[in-house]
This record gives sequence, C-alpha cells and structure tokens, in this order.
Amino acid sequence: MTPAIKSIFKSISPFTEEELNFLEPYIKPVVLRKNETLIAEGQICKHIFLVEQGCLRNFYNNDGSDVNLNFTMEGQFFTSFESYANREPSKIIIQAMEKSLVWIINSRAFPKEHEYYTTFSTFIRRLFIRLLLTTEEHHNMMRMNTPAERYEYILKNKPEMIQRIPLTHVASYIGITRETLSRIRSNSY
Amino acid sequence: MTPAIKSIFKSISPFTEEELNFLEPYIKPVVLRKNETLIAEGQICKHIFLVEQGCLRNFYNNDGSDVNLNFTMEGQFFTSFESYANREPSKIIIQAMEKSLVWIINSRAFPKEHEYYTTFSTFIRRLFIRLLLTTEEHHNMMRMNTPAERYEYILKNKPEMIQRIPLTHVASYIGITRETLSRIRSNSY
DNA sequence: CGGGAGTTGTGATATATATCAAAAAATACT
DNA sequence: AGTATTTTTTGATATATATCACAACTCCCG
Repeated sequence: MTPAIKSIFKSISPFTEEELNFLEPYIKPVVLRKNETLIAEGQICKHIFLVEQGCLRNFYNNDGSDVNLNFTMEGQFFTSFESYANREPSKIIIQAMEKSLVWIINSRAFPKEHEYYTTFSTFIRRLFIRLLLTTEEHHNMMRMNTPAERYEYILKNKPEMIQRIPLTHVASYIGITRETLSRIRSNSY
Repeated sequence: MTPAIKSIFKSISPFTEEELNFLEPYIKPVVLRKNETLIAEGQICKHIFLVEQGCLRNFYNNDGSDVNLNFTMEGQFFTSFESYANREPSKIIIQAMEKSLVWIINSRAFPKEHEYYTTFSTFIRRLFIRLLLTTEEHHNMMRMNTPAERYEYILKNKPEMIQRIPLTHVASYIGITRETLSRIRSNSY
C-alpha cells in the first residue's frame, strides 16, 4: 500500500495507520494493458477497485453499440455495483482505456468479528454512497439538459475528460452520437 | 407499529419482535391529504419514509415543468436520497398523489451505542441499496429503450402504475410528452 | 345533477438529432 | 518516416418526437 493510496483511503474515512496496515492483505495491485477487460459481461463482480494510474471505462452493450456509463481515473473508486451488491452477473463491462494500475479491494474477505470491522464497514458504506451519488448526479444532469448543455457541463465540471478520453466515448457518455458532439463543438448548433 | 408494517420491516432484515418494539419511538405515522407536500424543494430531508396506504410522487422542477423520478406505493420506502445522505437542501419534491398514510422513520436518532444498533444499521444499509438499485434500474431502462419500449416495460413490470397514476405523470416518468404517450397507446407509432 | 377543473386524445407543423456516407485529421505501429 | 488504423469532421437526408392548438372525455364537488 503506497502512501498515495493510504491518503486516498484516509480521505474517505479516518483510518489510523494500524488499521491501514491491517488492510494490506485485502488489497492487491494489478496492471492492465490498454483495452484489457477487468470485468466482462456476465461475470460476477466481487471486488471494489481503486485506480492509482490510468483510466477505466464502465459501459454496457446495447445491441452492438457501447453505452458509456462512467470513466474512472486516478484516485477514484469503482465497481459494477448491481453485480457486487446482488452477487449477480454483471451487465456492465469494465475495461482499461490506457495502461492502468488498479488496486483490487477484497472487501468481502474482511473478518466481520474483527475490532476494525466497524471502521471498515463505515468506509465501504461511504464509498457506496459516493459511487451512487455520482451516478445519480449524472442521470439527473442527463435528464435536465439538452445535448449542448450536457457538453458544456462536462467541459466545466470534468474538463480532464475532454482532454483524455476520445470524443466518441464522451458522446456516448452524454447520450448523443459522435457526429452531433462534433457539431456542438464546432458551434453548428 | 401495525403488524403489516412489522412484516415489511422483517422482509428487509430479520428483526426479532423485541427489536421491532424497540424501534417504536423512532417511527411516527402521518396522514397526508391529496396533493400535500411532504418534502419541499430546498428543505433538508432528515428521514426515511414508508408508505402504508396511498401513493407519493418524487419529482423535481426543471424550469417550470415537473420531471417525475419515482412513484411510491403501499409497502415501499422512499426518501430524498441526496438530501438525506449529504444533509443538503433537497432538489427533489415529494408529494402525496392521493390521501396517504406514511410512516416517518427517524433513523438518525437511533442510539449508536445500543446493542440493537448493528441490526438497525444493516437494515438501513439494505434499504439504501434497494432504493439506489431501483433508481439505477430505471435510468438504465431509460437509456436502453425507445419511448414505446419504455411504455411496454412499465406495462409489463409496473402495471399498477398505469392503472393508478395519471398518464401525464407516467409520460414524464418515462421521459416523453403526454401527447407522445397518448400516441404510443393508440399505436400511432 | 350540472358545471368546471383536470386529464386524455387528435391533428398540423416544426425541429433537433440520428443516420448514412465519405473526407480529413490524428495517432499508433513496424 | 511512412503506412495503417482510429478518431473527428462535414454534408445530405430521414425521422422521431416536441410543440402548439383545440376537442373530447372523466370525475369530482357543490
């Protein structure tokens, strides 16, 4: 567990140094190549993940075409929530968009009887609330705004997304075709 | 706490009879008249609610026009999640569509040190997961389907909604105008 | 029981965005 | 560096749904 990762954990819940050390065995790093799949469609997602370096894409497949739900970058957590919570096959696919370093949190293996369990479960609860508020915010944004406004919103609130992620994927993230996004950007609309 | 309410609680988490009795002081019924507002825009939502009788509507206002997010009926829980979780003013308005009997759960007042706290907090966690999976399911359904398919989905999976809720509101719930819904129903599309 | 508000249906028209097609630009690969 | 692949842009056209206007129906409530 690198210092950077420790401080990300601390930013969610006030862990002591001992508690973080105790977490060590439940956390493992993995390196993903560009376009490598972390969670495939139909697979059961049993972990929560944290990006140390790189960029991941959460999306589902709607007869043939991708629908992007989220992009996760440095310092952010993610999972296939429905699959994780209900222990059912994931509808969501998770893929690295670049070569990425990801930490796998084996949250289910944490011993329930341990004295640190309360701290840990508070952490997990907060994580979930964060994840779900993020998706809810995105959905509301989608429903309240026109395509052009949605693009403006991303530009203003998530500018790193425009710099780093191919516009084709951004377009699907804001629910329009890449052609329409291109026209919005060139001010045709 | 009526037997019906007790059994709804038990369906979420395995409460003992004593635990349910202990909950009593944290739960209060309220009767709402038709169109009465339970949570106004800007108000901080501090409770979780359970419908015993009637029907409630969660919606927000997008310059002048309502956008319906959810309808809650007998046996279902609801809250303004963002407001509750972040203790911030609610963007969502909650209103009774009919005369309704609603139980107010004062979850924040439950004593943290009490021996029943673990059971109670598991219950709350499960409730939240349910609520959030419901909204996520709805959002995904909206993104995957055409207006006609969305109507078919409601007809198949939530038929009571069509029977009980004015079509104007259902239309906004599935993200179309009432005219378009009317045409879908008459098979013009 | 009758009038008025609220709800639903129908028609005509406008418009935003998808779709199809292909060129141009950027990026990755050997 | 030079070719191949991917990404973005531009253009022409189609189409679904919104919008506007108003008629028909439903159902409370006095």
